[in-house]
Formats: sequence, structure tokens, C-alpha cells
Amino acid sequence: MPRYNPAAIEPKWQAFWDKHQTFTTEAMPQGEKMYVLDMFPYPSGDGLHVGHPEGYTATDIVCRAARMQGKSVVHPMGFDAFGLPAEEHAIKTGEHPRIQTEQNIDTFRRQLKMLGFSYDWSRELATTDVEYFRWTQWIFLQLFDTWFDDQQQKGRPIAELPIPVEVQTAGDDAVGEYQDDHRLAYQTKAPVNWCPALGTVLANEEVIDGKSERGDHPVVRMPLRQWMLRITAYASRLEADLESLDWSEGVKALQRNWIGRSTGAEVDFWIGARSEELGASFEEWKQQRENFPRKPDGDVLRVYTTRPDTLFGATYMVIAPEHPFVEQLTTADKAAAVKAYCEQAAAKSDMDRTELAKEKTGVFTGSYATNPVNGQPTPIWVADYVLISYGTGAIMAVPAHDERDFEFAKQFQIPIQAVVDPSETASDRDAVLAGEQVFTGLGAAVNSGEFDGLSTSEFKTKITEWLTENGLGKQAVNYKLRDWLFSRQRFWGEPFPVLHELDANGKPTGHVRAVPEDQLPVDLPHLEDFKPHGRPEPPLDKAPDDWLFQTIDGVRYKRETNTMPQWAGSCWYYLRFLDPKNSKALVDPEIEKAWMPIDLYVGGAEHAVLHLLYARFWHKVLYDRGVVSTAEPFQKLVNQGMILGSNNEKMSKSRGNVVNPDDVVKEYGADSLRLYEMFMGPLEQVKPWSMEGVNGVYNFLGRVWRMIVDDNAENFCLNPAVCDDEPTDEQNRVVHKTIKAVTDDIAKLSFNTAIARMMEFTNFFTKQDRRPRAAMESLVLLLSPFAPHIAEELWRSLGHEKSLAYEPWPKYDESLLKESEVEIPVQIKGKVRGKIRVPADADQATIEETARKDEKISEQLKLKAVVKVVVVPGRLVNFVTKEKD
RNA sequence: GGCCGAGUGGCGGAAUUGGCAGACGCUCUGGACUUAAAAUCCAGUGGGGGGUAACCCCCGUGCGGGUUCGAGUCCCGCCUCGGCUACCA
Repeated sequence: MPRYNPAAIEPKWQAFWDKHQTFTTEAMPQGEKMYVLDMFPYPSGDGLHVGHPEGYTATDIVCRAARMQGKSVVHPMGFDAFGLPAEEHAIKTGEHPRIQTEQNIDTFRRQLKMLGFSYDWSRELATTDVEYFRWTQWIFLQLFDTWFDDQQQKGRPIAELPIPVEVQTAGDDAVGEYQDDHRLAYQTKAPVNWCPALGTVLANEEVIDGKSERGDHPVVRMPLRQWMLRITAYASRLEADLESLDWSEGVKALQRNWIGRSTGAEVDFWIGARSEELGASFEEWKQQRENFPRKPDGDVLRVYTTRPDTLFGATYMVIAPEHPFVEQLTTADKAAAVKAYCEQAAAKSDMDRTELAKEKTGVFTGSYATNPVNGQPTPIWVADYVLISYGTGAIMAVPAHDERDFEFAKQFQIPIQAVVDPSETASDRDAVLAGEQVFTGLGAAVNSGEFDGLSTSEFKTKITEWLTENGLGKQAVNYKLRDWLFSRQRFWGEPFPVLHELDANGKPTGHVRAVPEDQLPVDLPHLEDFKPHGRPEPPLDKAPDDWLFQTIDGVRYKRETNTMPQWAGSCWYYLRFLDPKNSKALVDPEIEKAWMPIDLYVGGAEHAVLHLLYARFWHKVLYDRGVVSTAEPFQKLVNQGMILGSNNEKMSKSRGNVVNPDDVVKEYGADSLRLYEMFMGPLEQVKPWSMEGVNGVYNFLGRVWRMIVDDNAENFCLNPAVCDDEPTDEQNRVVHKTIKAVTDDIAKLSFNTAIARMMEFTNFFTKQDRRPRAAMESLVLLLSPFAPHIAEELWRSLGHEKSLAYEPWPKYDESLLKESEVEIPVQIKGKVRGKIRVPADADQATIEETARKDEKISEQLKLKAVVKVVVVPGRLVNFVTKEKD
């Protein structure tokens, strides 16, 4: 009867684990703790993709091995279930998105269980659970209640925000406004990416080349009231703390890049004269300047530059079309042109800006500023290649040493003044100095007055000091990171726990109040239909009045009708897994302290920037507010590589190369799928699918089965070769070598090589007529994290009643690994010319002597003079020779 | 354009501090078993050359240099592919 039959074995053991609650973890760790987390999936209608089980199998192996090594392991799974597809389905069918979402979750759960992952299912959650998003809303209230203290670099309760006297005297409204201006969650009317086809605004990250990431619809910019999260306040800590994390340098680099820290200087250019004629007033202004003001006055244009050393080469300036000074700097004769240009820029979608990026555009305002270092009048232009959202929204342009400025200067025939001399050996030096070619590298200062001759870095320091002394500038740091646009005009998301005060006419007064904590959660209202109305107002505006309006203490309020983006739920799910049923807190502090941080977090590289940055940001706020005990949530992070189709292309329906895990399990079983995905190659690498490969590991499992079980027998019995002998020395060496290799490889997440070692074990013992039971048991235990179903079945066959899930992990004995004799290569001039056998612990002299005595070697050495001998004990011998004269 | 990653047989991949390149698997070929097939088992499988044979020699880790007794691994200069990002001053 008993051929290897996964279809019979696997459901049986899955039911067993379920029934015995094998993988349910205690609330508190019992010994050494280990928190291993997978990036939870979005339960799409297509069901599980073969990419999902890749990371999930990796973490499952780590968890199963860790349990056997006596660790207390928490390994949960849940669903990131808010999002557009369910809502789009609802729009099409009129069915509530919750129905579709729950069906999809059921499918995902069934498929995950089918693969035998050792999750603690009692901790399962979905971000769409009302009891879950109650706490998402609670965290939003913390963000709303927090301001960032720059001095302490820490988020603090808004009640502790120092209120300036002038604000205090202006009354309660002014104080409230001042507080609102400092909250980590704040509102702003900002140009946003409005996508008419989806009927929603999108975050910058969701717009690719001016089109929506989802659906590829055109996106236009328009101003709208939005909730923003002040992630920029944490930019410095988000960058600095990367250092402490056990992440790949690549992902750290991605995050650093996104945060985009740069250092340079802010410099004030005087605009008191406006014209090319300065008179004496510039010198006067310069004389009376003492300190560099925190906020620029109206008589200067402040710029940010990373190259203050090129100040002498600034031949013009540019302000962004949205810059507040545009109007006042525009002279009467240029007014029409400037107005037209700015209007055009405002109407441009991001797509237009991108497409026109090759060609610079801009207009002259007619005004001049004065270069603080040399008093040169410098024309001020308006151009959209300068962004209002970065730095000060204005730049000094140095065409000789900046590619964009060079391009612009060429186009508008603006003078180009070289101030950095590339090294004398540079081939294009003359062209650079003549202003015919741009040079952005480092060099020596020229045409820079008293600073001539200084190197770029020295000059930077010196000029920044000079600017500071004279109150004309100061060192400054900037980040590319922008505040996080946090609201969406969708139905299927978390409602904001926020009320807008209304006046007697039902118009918003601008006052906002938080929904009290004890009134959470704010559930979604019942809607008759889910269609967006194509206006930027959110679908929740159609909610019934009893949801939409509230009266508290005689004041009428309207609920916030935006919802949170999908990122919200995934920003903190790892905390809820630790204490999923807690109705008093998002997580019990003792439990949080015991399990955090996450020891291993595995997921796709597509989340290397946004999800991980957002989650780290929330975590830091919760840390500052005393909710969590660690500064960082994810101590170790690993990104699995994408699995491609067998044609080496990304799997997609349109390419027809999608592999469905259900089909693979039906044909080969879950153990083969798991084993294959781990055997394909290194976890982090991109690799193509191969069905022959699946068949290969399936054959391996069959060989393991037959090594232990007699599959010719009518009824179940062990293979007659399995015996109670003591293992021979050679057998012991194989067993212990395998234990060591597999144990080490699991620790390194090098699963493909661990499997190869177990194949070698099996190839060896299959050839042995007597197979000691102890050896067979060791292999079954080693194999169990990878292929748990067959392992449980074999374990039982070997006479054990209990599951092997908590059986102690096999130990290896170093002394049994050693061979008494080793074979080492003998090289002559680096080429292998023979092999010798020597005792494993032979010293250099013995090895050299043995090598010289070797027949073949001595033959060859006779003809040559030995110049040098290199002996690496246990490794090789190399005779360096030259021809005899 | 910028940043990151990767180039090793027909394919996926393996190779402590630099130390026998190609572990393990797939594919393919031959053989055993079988009436036959499937399944299984055994052997071979980087390229070229020499030998009846046991064996022996040469070349070989994207390309070109370098360091070293010795380089897939380290250094310099390129090429190709993949991912992310893109006017951030």
C-alpha cells in the first residue's frame, strides 16, 4: 500500500495540528522569545500567488526549527483587507465590499492552511475588522494629539506645546489654530493628484508618469482640503536609526534615498533695489545685517544650496511659479508674461511636467537681486524646474556647475561664469573655464575673490562661516521626504475619528474636534450605493444624516468624510498580533515589552520604501508617547526575490505564465511546493519557475519515503534496511555533518543549500543496506521544518505517538565530524598535479614530505627547481618552481 | 541621468579568511528491471585534444588590465541585463 501519497498525508496532519492547537502560542513568552512576521497579504480575488508561499515558507522553516530549539515563537497571519479592488467590485455589483472581502479572506485562509504553515491562527486579524480599526483610529488620535519638539527631537502631547505670548493674548481661537498648526496630523489645502476616472485623489507614490498606478488613468492637479501626517518631523530620526537595523544595505540605501537628506546653506539675496542700479543701499543693508533671521524678511530672497562654494558663479536666480514673491518681483512690463506662465504651470499635470522635462521653460520677472558675496545684480526668473515644495522654493543658479542651470542658461542666453577649476589633468578643463561646458565635480576655486585656490570642501566650510558671521546665511539641512498625504476619497477605508464644527448656517467654522476615545470605533455608515459621484468629495458625503451629523453640547458637527489610505492598517498590525483580543488597549504594555521588536520580518521588496517607512514613523510616534518600548519595530528584515514565470518574465495573466499554488499542491503536494520554492535558489534572489524542478524535489521526498518505508509491502511497514544498529563511523560522519550544515544554513536563511545537504544524506543512506533508526530519525527532524507533513508521517512510522513539532532539534557532535585522513591536492605552480592522503591533523612538514614522496609529483619535480613551497594544512600544497637551467 | 543588485555548463544554482570551479537538482544519453509502459535503480553529462587502456594535457566563472605561490572571490577600467527612482538645487 504505502507509496508516498501527499494527498492522503497532508490534510490529515493539517487537521491534527488544528485539533491539537499545536501552534497556538501563550500570551507571554516562556523562554527565549522569537517574533517572526510575514508581510500580511492583500486578499485579492485571484487567490494566493506562488510568490506568497516563498516568504511564508522561509519564515515557517525558521519558526518550526526555533520551536524545536526550545524558543517561544509567535508567528501570526492576518489580512490587509481595505483597498480599491473590493470597492471597485462593490461599485460594479452594488454588493457591500465587506462581502467580497470576506470571501477572499476565506480563500486565502484555506490556501494558507493547505500549505501547512505553523501560524497561530487564534491571532488572525483583518484590518477591516471593526475591533481592529478602532485602534487604527485611536493611533490617529495620538498623532492628532502630538506635536514634534525639535529641541528634544521627540513627539509630545499637544497640551505641552509652549504657546507664544502674542498668540495667547490673541485669544482661544488663535491658540487653537496655533496648536492645529503643530499637530502631527493636520489639515491643509494642497494641490493633490485628482484622478477623475477613479474619482479620488492619489498619493504621489500612486502616480506613475502622470497616470494612476492602478488603472493607468490620467491624473490632474487641483487644490483640496486634505489630512497630512508630519512625517518630515521624524526625517532625521528615520534616517539615523537605520544604522541600528539588521537590514540589507540595499534597502537601507533605498530608504536613505527616499528621505534624501542633504546639507548645504541657506543664503539671503537682497531684493531691496529690484533694479540693476544698486546705489549705496545694498552696502547699507549689508552693514546693518547682524543675525540671520529665522524667517526671511520681505527685502530678501532666501535660497537653499548644497554648493555655497559656487556663490560667485551665480549669474541668475529662479523662483518656483508658486513662490509668494512672484507678484511683487514682477515688473509692470513683464506682468502679462509671468502671469501667463504661472497659470500654465499650475494647470500642468505631473505628466505634462515630466514629458516636457527635456526642455526648460521660464520667464524673466524684470527684477534683480543682489549677490551677497560680490554685490552683483542677479536677474530673477520664474521657472517650473524649481519646486516650491523643496528647500525655500527659490535657487541661485550657477550654470557653470549645475546641469539644469547650464541647460537653462544656454536656452535663455544667460552668462555662464566658471568658479570651479577641475583638476589640471581634466581633458575638458578649458571648456569648463570658458563656460562652454558644465562641471559638477569638485575642484579648486577661481574667480571667487579672496577664496581663490581653496578646494571645494574647504571653500564650503569657509564661505558658510563667512555667511554666518555676516548674518547673510547659515548652514542648513534639507530632506526630499514630504509630509504624507493621508486622506482618500473612498468608501472602503477607515473613517477618521474627527468632527468638523458647523455654524448656524451649516457651514464649517474651521474648528475640528477629535471623537472622544470612549466613542471609538467610528464604523462605516450604511450606504445605498458605492458609486463615486465623480467629484472630489468623498462617497461618505452621501451617508445618512444620523451618521454624518452629531450634536454635542448644543453644537452641531459634521463627520470627516475622507477615509484613511490602505497604508494605515498595515502600519501597526504587528503590534495587534501580540494581543489581538485586548479591548482596553491596542496592546498590553507587558506583552508588547516581552515580544518586541520583531526578530525577523520577511516580505517583498516592493515595500522596501513606503510601507516600512510609514510603519517606522508610526512606531516612533507611539514610542515617544509611551505606547511601545522599542525605537524600531523591525530589527531584521529580509526581502524575498520575485518568482518569475518559466519564460523568465514577470508572472501575469496577460503573459499566461501564472502558476497557481492550488494546481501544484493537487499534483505534487504542499511539501513539494514548499521544498521547491526553497530549493530554487537564494531567498532574496529573483528566479524563474520550473515545473521540472518541482518534480525533482517531489522525487527527493519519494526517495526519503522509500529510504524509511517499505513501499513494496502490502501493509504498512518500515523498510527492512532500517535497523537498531549503532551507526558506523562513516554513517555518523554523514549524520553529524548534515545536522551541522542544515542547522547553520537555516540560521543563515540559506535554505537551498540546506536541502542539498539533506539530498546528499539521502543519496548516501539509500545505498546503505543497514540504516540505523537513529540516523533516520535525525533526518526526519531536520526535514520537518521544510516538509512538515511527510516528516510527521515518517516520525509516526518510526514509532512516535506525539507530533514532532516540539521534539528537540538534533545536535551534532564535533568530534564525530572529523575524518582521520584527508585528501588534499598538490599543485605545481598553481595547477593541480596530484592528490595525496594525509592525516587530518598533519603539520606542514609532514604534508610537504608526503607530497614530495608522491610518485607523480616527485617525477615532475625532478625536472624543476623548487623556489618556494606553500602548505595550507588540511587544504593544499603548492610547489612554486622554475625550469632548471 | 542617479542609486541598488546581478553576470559561473543546455537550465536553476554551489563554492570559510583568496586555496581541487561546477556541490545539489533539472534536462539529456546509455544501461538494468518489465511482454510493454509507468515507476524505480545504476552509470555518464563544461569545451577541446591525446591514448587500446588505467589515464594524461590544454582552455574555461561577462570583457580588458593588475595584485598574489594561487583570483569566481581582492583592486582599477569597461560591457550587458534587472530593479527602484527621476528637474530635490
